[in-house]
Amino acid sequence: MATVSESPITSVEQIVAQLTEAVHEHRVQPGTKLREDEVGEIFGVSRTLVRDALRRMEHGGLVTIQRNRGAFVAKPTPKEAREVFEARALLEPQTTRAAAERATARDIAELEHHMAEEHSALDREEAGLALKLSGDFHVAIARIADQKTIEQFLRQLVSRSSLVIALYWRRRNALCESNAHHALVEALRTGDGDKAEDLMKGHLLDVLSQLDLRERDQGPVSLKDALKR
Amino acid sequence: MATVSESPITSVEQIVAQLTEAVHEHRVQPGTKLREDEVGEIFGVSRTLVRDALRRMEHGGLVTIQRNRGAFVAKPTPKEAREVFEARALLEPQTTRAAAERATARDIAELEHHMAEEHSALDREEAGLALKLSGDFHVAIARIADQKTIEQFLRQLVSRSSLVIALYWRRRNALCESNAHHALVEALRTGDGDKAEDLMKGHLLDVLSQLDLRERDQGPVSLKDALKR
DNA sequence: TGAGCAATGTTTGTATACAATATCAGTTGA
DNA sequence: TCAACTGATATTGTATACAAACATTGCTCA
Repeated sequence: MATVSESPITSVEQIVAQLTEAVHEHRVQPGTKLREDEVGEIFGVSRTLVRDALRRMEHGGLVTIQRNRGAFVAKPTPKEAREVFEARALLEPQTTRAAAERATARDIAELEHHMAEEHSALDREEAGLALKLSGDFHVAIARIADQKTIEQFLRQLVSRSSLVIALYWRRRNALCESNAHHALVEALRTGDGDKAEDLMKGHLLDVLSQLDLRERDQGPVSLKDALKR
Repeated sequence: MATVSESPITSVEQIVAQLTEAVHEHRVQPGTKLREDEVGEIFGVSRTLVRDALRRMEHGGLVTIQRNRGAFVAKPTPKEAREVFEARALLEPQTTRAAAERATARDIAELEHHMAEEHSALDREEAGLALKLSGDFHVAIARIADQKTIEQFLRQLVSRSSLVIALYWRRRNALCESNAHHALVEALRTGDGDKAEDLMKGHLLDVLSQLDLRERDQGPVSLKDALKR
């Protein structure tokens, strides 16, 4: 669970986990190049494992790989951003309903612990960490609903949402989120499926409405490239 | 688009595509071991590329990889099978509605061509091919809806559905499917979103009802293993 | 001065080599 | 007879080496 780790045995899973976490917490920005050698050196492994890790992340939509050019942290376009939230709108509300109908006291306690950590991160002004925890919250609901397949999809969507937020978020006050999560936990505690479903639907719309998804030049980083053609 | 190919340059994509196709068409059964060397020899490449391909297929749920034991064509449990169809039930109906609202004459023509191929495959008693085409039909709808993210999820779900059908299908007459697809295309042609959504919902329930998902011993292949513990 | 191009260095693509682990056959001992 | 062990073999895990593609620098020439 720790965010930082000096693991003696670094497996592919760990590389994926740590890179993913770094992206979720906005410690690395969309578009950042991930050179195989460099990453390998950081984790103390050969390029073989790094390649494997990057390929997996590509499949999850977190990384873009261009042949012979390498891997980059993905930069979702506004269209892709909309698609991500459209997919979430299809999956999450009903999953939340199912979770409300299944949640045990233990599940609720875990969600509350989660929220506490989120609050604490916000107090410490670690916005990145708070965002990551907020994402984990959504994944946790799918887990409570006991839907492994949807959970995995949601994991990808939450990942990509994090990129979307890094690129298109309007304000910096993520406070509204915490309240929404609080209300959700209440609905889950009382087993009110209808309410939970509605709250999740609204929550997703809220988040989406905080994005500025107008098409813009998110073009080449350097002026030089821009002038080339 | 061709199903068979003797490609001079075999890339990872092609390995994935051909293996996937073979699974979709039930030419290889769930549980089949996929040795890296063996696959590599078939495609004329080294294990490096094969490993990459198998890892990708694992992520798509088509292959299971056990550390130090290798890759196998996945064998979804009844629970996983249900999850796959539950996820489809969330994604496909609304996506079909969107497709109905966007479909061009060209899109419709393509779907019809698709169905014709499916019929033709059935006439030739190539059930595996027909099944694959049937799956492609569902993916095509997501493409028409212009939802890349959902399309990719659906691709995974259709893949896994193919495994589910290989394991749990009750009868051999896949005829009902064709009719359902025909009705769907009609709804898409007339742009009737409501109807298209309903038809898809019903279609998925139909398919699900044709499965025998009772838990059964799909346990260890050998008696020896069963006795070991 | 600046566009085009050649030479050089860097990075990725793929194959291969070696290490670690699992599988299986044959053997031993109760 | 059968369980447990041991060694041989097969298979996967990881690192490394070399090839191919790309990027960059500095040069030439108009």
